[in-house]
Amino acid sequence: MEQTKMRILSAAAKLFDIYGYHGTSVRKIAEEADVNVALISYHFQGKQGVLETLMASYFETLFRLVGEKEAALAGAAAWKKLAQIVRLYVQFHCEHAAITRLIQRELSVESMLAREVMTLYMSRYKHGLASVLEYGIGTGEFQTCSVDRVVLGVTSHIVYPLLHPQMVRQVYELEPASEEFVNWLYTSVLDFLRVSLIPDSGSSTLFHE
Amino acid sequence: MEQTKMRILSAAAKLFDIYGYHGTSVRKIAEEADVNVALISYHFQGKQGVLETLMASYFETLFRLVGEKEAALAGAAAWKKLAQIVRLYVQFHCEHAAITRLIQRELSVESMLAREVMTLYMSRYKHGLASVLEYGIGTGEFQTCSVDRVVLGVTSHIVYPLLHPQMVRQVYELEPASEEFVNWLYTSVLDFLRVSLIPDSGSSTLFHE
DNA sequence: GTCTATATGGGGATAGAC
DNA sequence: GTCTATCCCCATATAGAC
Repeated sequence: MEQTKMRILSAAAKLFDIYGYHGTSVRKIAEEADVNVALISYHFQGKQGVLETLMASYFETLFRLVGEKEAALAGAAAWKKLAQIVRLYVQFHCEHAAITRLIQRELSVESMLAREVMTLYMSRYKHGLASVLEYGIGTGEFQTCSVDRVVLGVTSHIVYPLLHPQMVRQVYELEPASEEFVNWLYTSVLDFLRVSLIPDSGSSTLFHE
Repeated sequence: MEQTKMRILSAAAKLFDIYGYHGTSVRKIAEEADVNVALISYHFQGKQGVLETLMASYFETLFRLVGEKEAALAGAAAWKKLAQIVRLYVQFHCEHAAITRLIQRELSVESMLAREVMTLYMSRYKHGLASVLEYGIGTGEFQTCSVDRVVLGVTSHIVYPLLHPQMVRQVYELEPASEEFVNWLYTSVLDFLRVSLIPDSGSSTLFHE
């Protein structure tokens, strides 16, 4: 049943986040999902299939949202486009913080499962931000810079705090899932981009080669 | 023998980095270290003991270095102090990139082993940067800001790229362990700090409340 | 300190009944 | 689609000889 698959995916997402992929057993997933163990293999061809399904649907959803946003923003000024795309990225990461953590963690393991697939996703992931930056550089709205490095900088800003939710609770006195945190993160990243991209908005030579 | 313990620690650091803590078995560690399996339990009371020893010696070394640097810099201007401490942090993280990755990854797992101990280490870790910032704010050299947030920003900048060495190789065309990368990272973080801390060095309101 | 041998448990996956 | 029962492998840890 379709509901069974969803229950398994939700349970797995939760447990993978808390205990890590290798630290979670299929038996625990089945228990959390209140489903028979054998159904995991039946529906997903094993534990790794569950992980891959989670990651795939995460990225497919993000790419769909980015595509829609880009279509809606055709012809807008580069800065406006950038702000909207960044808002989307921040919101998406915060809303799906558990899977973001999972992916970032597994991605940092050199022997990661399904690395080839993941590399493909990551390049499309980066392209979502990079294309707007390139557009702005093309129109002269942004100063010339290393797009790759700016993308890395933005990603660091957004992702790192999500990797350490306890730290966010302590440092910011905010829940990583709260709207205030999303807003703060968004503003903070935009400030970073303004300094990096807009001439005379600051003296920083950050991310310029 | 002391040499045996070192061989085990080196092998474990390497394998934990590549395969993750749960993804590494004591058998593999023993094999990599060219040592009998039973010796791991004998010397470290099990696999977790190896992890804890690695983390403890990582932090103890960092704290010793920070202490020495601070003593050598007593009475210097805040910006100079800050620059030197940041240089130390960047260098240390890059030189011990494998254990940095390991710690950051395990720390992002909510059910982390030995969380209490690690929380203590992290607070001293942050204090190393925070105390210099507070000193500079006290002398008026830096503008008022949320020290915690600046520390988080700096940490994101330094740590995130190290979590994804493949990305660094691709984006920067640099080895994460190379001196060029250390220099670039150092400059980049200092730029970020200048914009955040020095009045009129930029228009950014980054990390101000 | 080091080794061999083994105890004990848990892991993922599947065959086959319903 | 779902469940039971089971297979087989690998994990960590330790007892006891050297």
